[in-house]
Amino acid sequence: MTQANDPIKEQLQAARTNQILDAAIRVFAERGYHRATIRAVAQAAGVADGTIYNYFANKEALLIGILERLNQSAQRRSDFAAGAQGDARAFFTSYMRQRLQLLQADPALMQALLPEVLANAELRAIYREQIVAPTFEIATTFLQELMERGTLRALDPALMARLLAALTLGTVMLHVIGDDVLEARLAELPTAIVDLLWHGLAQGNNDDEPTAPAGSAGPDV
Amino acid sequence: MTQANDPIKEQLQAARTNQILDAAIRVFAERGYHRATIRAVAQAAGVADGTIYNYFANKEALLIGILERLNQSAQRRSDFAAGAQGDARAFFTSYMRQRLQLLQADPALMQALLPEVLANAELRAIYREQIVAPTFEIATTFLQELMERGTLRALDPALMARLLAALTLGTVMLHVIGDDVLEARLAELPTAIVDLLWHGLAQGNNDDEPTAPAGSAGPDV
Amino acid sequence: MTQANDPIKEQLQAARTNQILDAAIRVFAERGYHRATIRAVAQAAGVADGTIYNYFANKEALLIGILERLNQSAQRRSDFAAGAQGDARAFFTSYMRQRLQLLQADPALMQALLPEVLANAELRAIYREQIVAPTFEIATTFLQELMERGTLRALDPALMARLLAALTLGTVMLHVIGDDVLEARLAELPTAIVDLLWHGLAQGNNDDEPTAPAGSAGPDV
Amino acid sequence: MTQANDPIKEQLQAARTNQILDAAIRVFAERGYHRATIRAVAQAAGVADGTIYNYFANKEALLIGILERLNQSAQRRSDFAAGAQGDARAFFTSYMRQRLQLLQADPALMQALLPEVLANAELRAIYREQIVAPTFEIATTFLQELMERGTLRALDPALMARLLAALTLGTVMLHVIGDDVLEARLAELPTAIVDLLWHGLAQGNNDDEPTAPAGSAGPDV
DNA sequence: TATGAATGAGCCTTCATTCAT
DNA sequence: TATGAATGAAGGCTCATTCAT
Repeated sequence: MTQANDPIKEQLQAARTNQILDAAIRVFAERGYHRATIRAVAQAAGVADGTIYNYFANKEALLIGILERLNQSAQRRSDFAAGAQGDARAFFTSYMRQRLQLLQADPALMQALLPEVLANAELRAIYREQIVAPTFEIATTFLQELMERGTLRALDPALMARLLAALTLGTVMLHVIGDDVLEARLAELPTAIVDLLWHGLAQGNNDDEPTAPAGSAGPDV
Repeated sequence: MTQANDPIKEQLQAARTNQILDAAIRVFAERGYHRATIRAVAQAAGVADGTIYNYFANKEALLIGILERLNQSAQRRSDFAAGAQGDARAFFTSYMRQRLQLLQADPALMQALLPEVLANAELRAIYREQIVAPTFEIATTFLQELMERGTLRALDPALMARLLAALTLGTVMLHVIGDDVLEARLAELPTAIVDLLWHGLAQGNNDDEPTAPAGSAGPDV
Repeated sequence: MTQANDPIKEQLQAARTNQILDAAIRVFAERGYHRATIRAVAQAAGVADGTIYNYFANKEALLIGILERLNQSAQRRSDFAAGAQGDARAFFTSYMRQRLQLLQADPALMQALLPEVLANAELRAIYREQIVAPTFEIATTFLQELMERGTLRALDPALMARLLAALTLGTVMLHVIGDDVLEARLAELPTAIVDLLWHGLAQGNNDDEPTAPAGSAGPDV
Repeated sequence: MTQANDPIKEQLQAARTNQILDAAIRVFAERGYHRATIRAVAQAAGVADGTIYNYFANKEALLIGILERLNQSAQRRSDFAAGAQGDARAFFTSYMRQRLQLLQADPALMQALLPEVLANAELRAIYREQIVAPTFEIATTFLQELMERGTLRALDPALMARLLAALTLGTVMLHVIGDDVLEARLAELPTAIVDLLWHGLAQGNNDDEPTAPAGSAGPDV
């Protein structure tokens, strides 16, 4: 269509694309993908209905565009690698924090995306293969290393990667469903989650918690 | 005119209602609520389109009907109370097992329900208030007791209830998204989850797990 | 089907038919023929939906049934003949009174009937041929007689019959549309209409009205 | 975005609106409002089904649109005022002629409108308040003036206004029902009606009609 | 490129009618 | 005869998408 590389044109196009995508996220989050109309997205973006089709093939492409945007955020895979070096627990905490910050940065994004990703087999596959699976692979490797190094207990790393992801996803979901407690303590969540993950619920595991009675024999970790 | 409660008529009606609800679960799970047509549900149920409207006010009422069915399953709240007596860990395991069995008993149910519950503000409110909130209340009390009794570490019970729920919900979600590993190990999940919850990931917490090599080196953090 | 002449059975059937017709009139008048459902008529009649079809072939047959009932009321054609003898003006008044009493006796009947009779070509034809045309024929003859006898001015009797009918129908229509003044003076209407018909609007015609200046010529009939 | 009032766009929209309204009148008159489908109206208008909804909110809005068109025709209220000056009888005649010309100009309009206006409580209220009531008010004042001036007999002006309207409406209705005589003499109607209104039926009232030979001794027929 | 009117396929829902009990 | 659950045709309406301007 257009010249492949007119930098100004490309920038304009990217800006329009984002403008529309932002609007779509807002509207999809508000009303749900199916109840949202292209007209509503266009109005929210301040363009005409038809204009959207100059940037996206169809309504579903908007969803895929949103998914791609999430994907880019998720491209912090390297984080795992980075974390493998230093303090494992600190790394987990910062990882959780980063993940949950998505919720605060763009609370609508997951709200817009999740329901239809769950409902639509095609999107589900994209999400699974482009976001979930790569994350699992890296996380599994990472956990395995930590286990081999003796930092973590020797558990099934692949399964643990799933449970970690489940905890994150589930938290996001509860947030979407709407829970006052969760919303009020969003800031403490990363610490609390990692503390739970690290020491578990059972009495006697913790060695660095104020709740643990002082003077207990030796360090248990 | 006729007696309001003809037992035979009532049974027939209940049977029809369930027949239609089963079909709706199948079809909604397969295609997603919005892409599913009433006609498809009717065909799956083996009735005419119009018959559905003799039992449900409209399409959304089907969804609420499914939600109510889930609600009945969830009425096992008493489980928490029961569990408070015996071995806490065994109780957690059986609780998890029961929850996750929903997935095996009717794998389509959550698939049919979750996306639209997340997308639809009204359903979200119903789900939150009728299923999530009561569960949280009971779970919080239960955890608090265990903490006071010294069985569990003294953490924030309300927050822990959320994290437990997040773990369960997140597992369900990953299952819906579709993960081979998770699916393959569905049977081990309850044990694995409770082990993680109990002892955490960190080395040295576990005192009863064969998977943790005894005498492992030093503290890792 | 059934024996042609079991008098008890026939009476029962007639009673049921009327019971259903009464209900139909009420419901049609309230909601309009098309918005009225067979179910609503059945409930108003205190029978089951299906029962109606034992007495009427279909929904439209209810309307025809109502039309026939009106027709029976209209069978007072003989009235015209009767009136031809005595005081013409008194006869007109009593005729108008009788016609407009339909409105008071069963105010719903015309409301139920008129709209659909106007809308439906088939019913229109029935109404025209079974009610309107015969009335016109008799009325025309009657007027002609009075004109020949010198009681009335020599006008076109066929046209006058139409205008008389128009005045009656139009009054009914205004009543259906709902006019406070008309409703308040329903009782005076026959007299007022006949006075208008007799003497017209113009000053100087009237000889027996208190509003008319005394001293006007002789008696007019 | 665009100027709210682009004159060309407005003209196009008005043209489309009229095009659809014309079609609706035709189809409603032909089949009746309820039996008429949006699809049929669309085809008669030469547009797609959906297009209609770009100009009218729903099917009922078409009816209201037709009502408004009638309303505009009826805005000739000033006629009454104009008539008050000159020859009262000539005015009545021209008023009647104008009213009945609606029937000749767009014979389908009343046919399309009347049945549903009578049947639908909401439309009835609109018709009553926007068309009937204002007409009554003006007509009553007008008649009162003529009575005070001595042109007309001193009757109840409010009631006379109703009877005049009834005569007009009733004539329209008979026309809709279909009467050969009425149709054949549509042209004479205004004169005939006003003659009737002026002089009444009774012998001896008339002083200026060619049908009543002046000075004729006895009865003329 | 942007616009937004036009399109028409598709779906939920209603409801007259049937028929087994 | 009475019942009322089941039927399925039909129609109003929505909305993603197209395309002439």
